[in-house]
Amino acid sequence: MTATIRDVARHAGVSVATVSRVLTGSRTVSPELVERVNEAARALGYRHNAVARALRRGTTNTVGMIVPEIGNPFFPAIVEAVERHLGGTGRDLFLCDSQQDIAIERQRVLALVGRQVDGLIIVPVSATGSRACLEEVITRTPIVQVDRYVEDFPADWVGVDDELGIGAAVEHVASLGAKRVVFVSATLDSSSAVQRHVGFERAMRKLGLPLDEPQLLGTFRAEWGRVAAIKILTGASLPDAVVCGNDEIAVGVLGEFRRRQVRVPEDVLVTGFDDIRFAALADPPLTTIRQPHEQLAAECIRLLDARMADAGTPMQRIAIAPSLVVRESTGGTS
Amino acid sequence: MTATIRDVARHAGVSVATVSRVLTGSRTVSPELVERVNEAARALGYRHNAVARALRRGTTNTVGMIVPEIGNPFFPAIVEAVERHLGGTGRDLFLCDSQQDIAIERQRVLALVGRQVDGLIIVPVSATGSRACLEEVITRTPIVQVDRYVEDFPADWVGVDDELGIGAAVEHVASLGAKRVVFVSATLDSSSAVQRHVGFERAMRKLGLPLDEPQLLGTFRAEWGRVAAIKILTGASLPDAVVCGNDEIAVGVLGEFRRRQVRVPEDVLVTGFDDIRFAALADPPLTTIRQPHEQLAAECIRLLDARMADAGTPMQRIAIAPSLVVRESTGGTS
DNA sequence: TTGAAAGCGCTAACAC
DNA sequence: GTGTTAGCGCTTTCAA
Repeated sequence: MTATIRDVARHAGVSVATVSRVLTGSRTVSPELVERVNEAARALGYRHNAVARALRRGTTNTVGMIVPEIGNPFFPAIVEAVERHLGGTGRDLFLCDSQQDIAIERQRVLALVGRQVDGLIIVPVSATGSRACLEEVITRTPIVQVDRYVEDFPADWVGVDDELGIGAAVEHVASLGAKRVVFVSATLDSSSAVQRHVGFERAMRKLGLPLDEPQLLGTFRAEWGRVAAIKILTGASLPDAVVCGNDEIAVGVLGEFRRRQVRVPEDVLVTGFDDIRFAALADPPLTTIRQPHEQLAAECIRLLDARMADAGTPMQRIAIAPSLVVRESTGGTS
Repeated sequence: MTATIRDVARHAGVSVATVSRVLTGSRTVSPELVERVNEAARALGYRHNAVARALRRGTTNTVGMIVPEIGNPFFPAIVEAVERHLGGTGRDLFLCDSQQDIAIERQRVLALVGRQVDGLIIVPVSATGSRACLEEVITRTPIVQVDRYVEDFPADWVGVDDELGIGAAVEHVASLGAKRVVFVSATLDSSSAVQRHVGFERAMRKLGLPLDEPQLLGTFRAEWGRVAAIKILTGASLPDAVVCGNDEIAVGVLGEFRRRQVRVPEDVLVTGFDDIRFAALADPPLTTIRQPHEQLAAECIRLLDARMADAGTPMQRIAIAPSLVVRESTGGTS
């Protein structure tokens, strides 16, 4: 069916070794044969079989990446930054969506590692549930965790300091006079959810604010933001501020508030986390915690390359301080 | 290093053939050996090598997908729908971002096909420039084009009727009294850009509206929308409506108009295309043309499966009629 | 039911 | 500089 290296060899009247040498750019072939081989390859429409090559070489010049939810714009932004930082090296990036499901995550991890990717970049779905499948493969493949991490798991990580970030949001609304602050976020499955939750409670305590509002922990999606907003509106009175675990949730909250004629920021302040592109374009523009994509991606690739070069390199955990971006959802520039 | 099938065979005291049979679930092995083999595999932490398997079988139970820009939320939405429709079958989906660059697209196509994906779903970057690399591989791998297509290229396609969609947008603003309508879209590289452009001009002619406004063709990104909005504002007077080639552009236009105190829809009407999730949450909510993700994904998988089952099946081009969604950017429910 | 053995397409020793 | 050949790890005839 498709031409193999043998066909090319036969057609060019040389050995398969010579063809291989020409194709991989080995310098030890006479110009004349290089010409003949290239000619034959072109004539036969030869394309090298990457699977055979991978089996033989044990390496593929490919990086795998797994994100928990491609529909959350934060992840595509990270992916684009990673692509940019991978760009020059000519490596391919194969991306997978684990759909927030550790069973699918496991399947994708095994698929990627089984295909011999040279390295794996992963935003693990769960702080505990993602451990098993990563343990299976970490002896085999360099792994770098981005954004989220698996608890007590010995793999590099780079992300922002979630606790610090949420703390900044809480301090911001408190500085605006908010006393009753509701936290709307995701259930404590992922490290992001855990750290942001911890950060919220610490900051509230530190500021001497009450923690008696109901816990509203669902998913990191706009749909949950809508639901949470409705729950908030059924309470006796509106809180002073709603601090959200990410921008998706905040966008949902904002949408539902608008639908019900609750004014932001006049009636209630709202903050997000991530600074997805639409945060600035929402109605009203969303005050949020900015994650520095480029920096995250740069560190991520640096960690990966370091580990690929030397598997024994000391494990690193890099927490970058995120920054508060003030917009109209908390009253505009402060 | 990592255990192979031979190690398992030795450990279990059977032949590699038996191990292979057990691992692939062949029914012709005695229960006793099945037990021994599974035991050995577990003990050794055996994971099958997907590369070797692929080389031997020539098939991988994996589908490749390439989108031109993962940062445009329309594509993640399609990807999620495709994942859903692939879900039950247990196939893996490897996603790549061609970054609107035909050189990268070519590299990714060859990477995926070289890794023996069983099928390729692609949103081609260019109506003409993407042809070369697809021609190289179409004899080897089933290909389905989604959303965009390569001109005169014999591969299945499913997408919405772009011309019809833009026509609906134009008719809508015209019905609201707009006479001077500006079209802001992307340069005519992709089939989407071409079809939407054609649709715009046809609809304007049909309605007897003037086509003397400047052509504003850039990229399908919000940043271009901002730039185009500025260009529009430097004109002698504001047009009655701005019809955008997609929602990203419209969101950029909306943002820039807001920044410069141009009121939408009072001063000018604005429409988009795609109905990305954020369209409903923009300020003001965006009137747009909805693309039915689920239906597109369902047809896409159907086409792919049909072609994988029979490479000779007649080529199909499926154009789905999109629907107009009226929101406040053109004055709300009409 | 089980095992021996022949490759899948390629690369990299190793010879010449 | 070029060719011969031994595998990479697996599946699948073919025999027994």
